[in-house]
Amino acid sequence: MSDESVRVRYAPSPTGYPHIGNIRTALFNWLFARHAGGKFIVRIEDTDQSRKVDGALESILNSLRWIRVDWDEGPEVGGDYGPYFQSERRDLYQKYAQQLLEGGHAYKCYCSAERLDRMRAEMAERKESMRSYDRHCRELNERERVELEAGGTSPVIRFKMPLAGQTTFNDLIRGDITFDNNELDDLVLLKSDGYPTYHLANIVDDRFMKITHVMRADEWLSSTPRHVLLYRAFDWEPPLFAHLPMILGPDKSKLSKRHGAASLIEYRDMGYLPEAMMNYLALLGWALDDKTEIFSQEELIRHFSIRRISKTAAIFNKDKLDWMNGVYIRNVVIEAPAAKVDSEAYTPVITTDLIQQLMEFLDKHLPHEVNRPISREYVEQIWPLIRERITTLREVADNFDFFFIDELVYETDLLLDKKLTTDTVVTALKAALQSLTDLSADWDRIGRDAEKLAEDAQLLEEVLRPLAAGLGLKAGELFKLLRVAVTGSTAAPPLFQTMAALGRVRCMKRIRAALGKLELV
RNA sequence: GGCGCAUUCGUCUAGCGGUUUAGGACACCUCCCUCUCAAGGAGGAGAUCACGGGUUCGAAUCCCGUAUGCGCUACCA
Repeated sequence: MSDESVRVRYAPSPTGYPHIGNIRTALFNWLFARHAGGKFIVRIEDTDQSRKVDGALESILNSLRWIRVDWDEGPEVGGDYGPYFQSERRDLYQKYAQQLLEGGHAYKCYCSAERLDRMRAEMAERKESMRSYDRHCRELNERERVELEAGGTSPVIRFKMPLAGQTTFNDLIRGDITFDNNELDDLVLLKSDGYPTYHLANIVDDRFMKITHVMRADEWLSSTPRHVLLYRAFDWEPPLFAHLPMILGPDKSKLSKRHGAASLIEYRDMGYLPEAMMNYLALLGWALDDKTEIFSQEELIRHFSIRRISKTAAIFNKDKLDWMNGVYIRNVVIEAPAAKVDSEAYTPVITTDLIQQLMEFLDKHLPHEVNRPISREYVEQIWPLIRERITTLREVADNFDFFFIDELVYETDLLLDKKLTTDTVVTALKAALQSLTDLSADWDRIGRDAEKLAEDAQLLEEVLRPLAAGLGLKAGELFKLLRVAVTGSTAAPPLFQTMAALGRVRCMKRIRAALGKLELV
C-alpha cells in the first residue's frame, strides 16, 4: 500500500521532556508515513508562552533522533509548508479567526478571568452540569460591545458552537462517534495575548500543511467534535482521525515522573538500545499477529497498519522491555545480511555501533581510578563474556568492573566455605598459584585475539581441573575459590575464559591478594 | 456531576459467530544443560473472556443495560 499523498504530523508542545507516550505517538505516525511512502512532519505547538520550558525543544528532537525517527519537514530541516513553529504563524491564525468572526461563526468575549471563576464556582454550587462558559458575550448588542471595547480589556475570540444537533465523525480505530452539540461549549480560539489556542492552531495548520491523517493520543477524542465543527465553519474538509490508546503507569494512571523513568531519554541513559526501545514501543498498542515480538525497523515499517492498533490503554511493563533489550544485546546482528531481508526469520538488527555505545557507558560510569581511555580492543574481547549476562549497557560498569579495576573489594567470607577449612582454602589457592606460575609463558601474550583467548582458556582448564582432584576437592569447589579470588564475586562469566581475558599477571596478583586476606583471619 | 472511550491470564497481546479443552510473549515455578551466574531447551501454574440480560442451532466475538477504569469538561496542549 503506497500512498505518497499521506502526510502525518507529530505536534508536541515544548513544555518538558517527552515521555514514552509522546514518543510512541510520534513513532506510530512515523511508521504510518514510512509504510505509506508519505511524509512525516514535526510541528512545534508553542502557543502557550507561560508553559514554555527551556531545553524542551532540544529534548524532543533528541528523543526522536535517539530512536531514529526522522522527519521530512519541521525544525532544522524546514519544508515547503513552514514555518513549523506555531509561534511564528500568528498572522495566519489571526487572519482565520477574523474570517470566522466576519462569517458569524465566532464572537469577541470580554469576560474577565474573575467573572469566569465566579461563574464556574456558582455553577458548581448549584450542581448544574458544568459548562466552562455561559455564553455571556455571545449575544451582546452593539452598544454593549462599544462600551466594553472602550473599557480597554482585550477580548478573546470564541467559537459560536451550534446550539442543537449532533456531530458525528469517524475514528479509524474506534468507528463512528457522536456527540450532542449542546454538550460543546464556546471554546476560545484566540487568546487575549494574540496567540491561538490548540483548537484553532491545529485546524489551521493541519489544513495548510495538508495533513491527511491526524493520529494523536486518546485524550483528544473529546475535542474532536469541536474540531470537526470548526472545519465545517471554514468549509474545509477535515482530515481522517485515529485516536491512539494511552500508555499508563503500573498503577493505571497517566504516565508521569511518579512512575520512575518516564522520559524517553532516561532510558537511553540507563543503557537501553534505541532499536529495542522502538521495537518495544511499537508493541504497546499494536501487534502484527499472535506470535511475532522481535521486529527490525524495516519489518515494523513493512507491517505497520492502523487496522491493527488496539483500542485499549496499555501499561508500560519494564520487565518486558528488559527482556527485549537483552534479546537485542545478545542476538544482535550488527549488519543485516542482505539475504535475510526477505526471510521470515525476525532478527534483531542494530545499525549503530554497539561497542561504541558500551564504551561511552564505561567511560562515564567506571570508577575514576580506571585508566582512560579504555581499550576498545579489550572491551571487544570481554564482550562475548558479558553480553549474555546483562539487560542494559549501564550494568556492565556495575557488575563487571572486575575486568577493569585494580583492587578487588569483597568480603573474605566469600572465600570461605562451610565444608572447607581455612587451611584447605589456603593450600588450594597456593597450589593454583603455583600452577599458574608453571604455566607456559605464552599465556598473557599481548594482542590476543579471540582464538588465542579460547586456547588460553582451554589450557587453564587442562591445568586447573586435575589440580582439584590432586587436592582432594571437587572441581566446583576449587573453581569457586578461584572465581572469588579473581573476580571478587561468586557469580561471574565462565572461570577460564575470564582468567584468560584478565591475563596471568592480574590473576596471580589477585590470588595473592586473596591469600593475604585469609592470613588475617 | 455531565459527556466520551474502553473492559481476554499479574502485564503486553492473538481472537473479528462454529477450526477454542481461549493461542503467544514477559514475569513466576519445576526439570535439563552446567565450574558459579546467565543464556538456551523441555514442562507447569495462571483468563468462569468485568457482570447481567438478550439475538442465534451456536457468542470472547453481535445488541442492550449495569459496574469499573481512563479521558475530556482552561485565555494548557
